[in-house]
Amino acid sequence: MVNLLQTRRLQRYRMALLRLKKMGLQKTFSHSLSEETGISAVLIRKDFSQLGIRGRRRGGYNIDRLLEQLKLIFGSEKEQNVILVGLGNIGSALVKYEGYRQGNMNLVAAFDIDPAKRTRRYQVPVYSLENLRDVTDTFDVSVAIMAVPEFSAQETASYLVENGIKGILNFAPVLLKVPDHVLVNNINVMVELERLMYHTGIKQKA
Amino acid sequence: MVNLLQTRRLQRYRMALLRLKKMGLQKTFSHSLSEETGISAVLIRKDFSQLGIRGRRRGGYNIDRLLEQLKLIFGSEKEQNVILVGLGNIGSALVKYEGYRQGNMNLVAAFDIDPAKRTRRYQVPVYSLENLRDVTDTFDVSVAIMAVPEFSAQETASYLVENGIKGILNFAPVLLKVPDHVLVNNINVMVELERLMYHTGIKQKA
DNA sequence: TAGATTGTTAATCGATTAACAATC
DNA sequence: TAGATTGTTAATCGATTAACAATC
Repeated sequence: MVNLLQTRRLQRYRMALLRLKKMGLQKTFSHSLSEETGISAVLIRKDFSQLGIRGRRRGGYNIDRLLEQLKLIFGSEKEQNVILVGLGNIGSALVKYEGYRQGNMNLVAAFDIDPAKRTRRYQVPVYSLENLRDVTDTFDVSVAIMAVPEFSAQETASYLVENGIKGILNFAPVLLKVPDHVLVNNINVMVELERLMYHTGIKQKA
Repeated sequence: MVNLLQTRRLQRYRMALLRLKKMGLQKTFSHSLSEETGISAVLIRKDFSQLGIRGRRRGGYNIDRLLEQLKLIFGSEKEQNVILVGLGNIGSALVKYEGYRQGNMNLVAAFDIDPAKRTRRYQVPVYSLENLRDVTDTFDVSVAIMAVPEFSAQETASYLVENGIKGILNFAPVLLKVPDHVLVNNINVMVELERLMYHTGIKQKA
């Protein structure tokens, strides 16, 4: 019912709504949200309509109601557990990151092949990958953040999938091969920078 | 001529091609690349055709030639300079990151408002934001990585734009308001995780 | 030659927008 | 009431795919 493009938009709406709420507003209009998000007002109304969120013909949309509906859709009543694999530069930063709770998520464990990493004190326990199944079973984990080096990315991903992981947030600069039922979201700083450079360059020429 | 969707695909092709090359291959076929990238073979042929990259009717595409063409398109003959703003968890990880050179980029400086950060030794010089203009002028920087806290993100972004930045890779969980000529790419771990959870959940139900 | 593969044109599909009716 | 705004249906637009011709 809600596809990938739409999901992204809904997340954008929510960000904007949270901001408006923080500013003390209680209601908003499709054109205001359009201003905030860069998404057209018609599309916003259509999205809301399709999700069964109704506004008032003259009075716009109630921000709290919108946020509640979005919360329902993203189903975050129950805290979701996540694991992190790989404690290099990025992995370490992500362990220290404090925002999981706020997103109703919980980073329950980290994994690294280097035993030295496992003796150091982090915010969460650090295990060997041998213990993966225990952790995923105990905490009902289906999503993993993967911040391992390029050369071991595919192998690690396959191992994660074998052990029940269905979603991977992949920081390694590798196109992972995974079965159809597994979803991979790639985060690649170089690729993002390159695209920024390309498109800002285009505009200079135009 | 090359839009945002297509740019992403081209970057994907390149990743796949680099991998095939590393495996010792010299040529490839649209259906092989399709397998690697998840993009349909027809679309791959159409993309290549549109970019003026020709294959051989029977013999497929030459990997090196493809990579050269892609290199031309992304215009990385000349090293591109980048700056980083904000040396928190993520910022510090990005300073330590070693991949810029490989992508023909150069991280020339970092910025932080905290003077303590500026005395510590990093891989690049760390300045106060007051020195931004000097740096962007000296190194001809038009793209910045922004890893500052949420509360100062908009202010920082505006300041960057005032000082000539045209592309921002934004790690703060904020929808930035920037002029039309500026491009923002957002990286938000929470949002990515949430989407993974949503879509993997969908599939469980289906 | 037959078969495999590219490259292109037409068809389809899906997403977005335009137009406008409903109504507060 | 008039005006603003939502919500929906039809139109448009763009991206992807299907079909097939070209050719190695």
